[in-house]
Amino acid sequence: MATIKYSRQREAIKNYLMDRTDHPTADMVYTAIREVYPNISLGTVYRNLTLLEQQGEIIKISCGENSDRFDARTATHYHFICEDCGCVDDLMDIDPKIIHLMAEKAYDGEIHGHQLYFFGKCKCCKDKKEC
Amino acid sequence: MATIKYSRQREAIKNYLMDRTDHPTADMVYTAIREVYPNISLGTVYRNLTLLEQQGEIIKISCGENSDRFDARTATHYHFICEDCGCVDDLMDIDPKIIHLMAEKAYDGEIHGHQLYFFGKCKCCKDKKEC
DNA sequence: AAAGTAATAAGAATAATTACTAATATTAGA
DNA sequence: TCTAATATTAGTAATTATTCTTATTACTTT
Repeated sequence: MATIKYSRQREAIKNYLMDRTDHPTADMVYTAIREVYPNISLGTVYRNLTLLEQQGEIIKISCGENSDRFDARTATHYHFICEDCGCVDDLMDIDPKIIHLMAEKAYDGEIHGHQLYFFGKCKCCKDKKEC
Repeated sequence: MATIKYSRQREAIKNYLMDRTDHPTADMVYTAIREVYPNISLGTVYRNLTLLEQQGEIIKISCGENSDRFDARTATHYHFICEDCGCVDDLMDIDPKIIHLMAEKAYDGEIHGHQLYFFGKCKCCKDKKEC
């Protein structure tokens, strides 16, 4: 019945994500974990990211373009994707309840959740600084 | 300087999308257009979808899961994706300005646009009907 | 009709992700 | 603690969606 067993690789992936705020891709996770477990495989990274997501320990950010990104901040919040440098910032100060309620009012199915991505130019790129 | 020339294939793709409200994938467009132009290639479909998007004639919906979808309704509006049957509905009754303003208030970069996807169970699936 | 340029078909190439399999690690129970 | 059962892993192959390349075809203008 697929009881989940501990694995040091998964633990390392989770810890790595908790230490970061830059929403790494699967490949960035892979590169980082390889410093500790040099022969971890990319498949293992993907499988564990999926597993952690299913357990609600992390969330997946599918911003459309490019690869998925992962985030250990699991409370519903929004993301800003810079069209210039590709960085992904958190937007914690918008209340998800407002948007959820608007959807319930406008749609007659069951709303379980939502994802909202903003696009534009981040502060660094706007000021022509390095990010 | 690549001035855009008319092409019957592109015209057919555009017309097909204008006739539909189900947000077809590139592959669905390909299958449909092949009825009329049996030897259109998938590459042509992708190229023309990209072209039409750049010209603002259609929009691309990258809902994260699965393939991109395309929509000839170009005014900013939101989408609902059914977790059961995978259908994509339009939500026209939420004012995008509200969300744009919330983001401008909460973020110090330049906001150019946003995409918002709702997930859940569509009315048909909720009522256990065929979609 | 010819020249010049854009559009096409067909298939190869790429990038991200998932699936498969034999070997290894973890855990539950004797 | 030892052992058996089973999940996990590394490594590789396969998929999927999409883009790129090249030779050919179609339009447009003269």
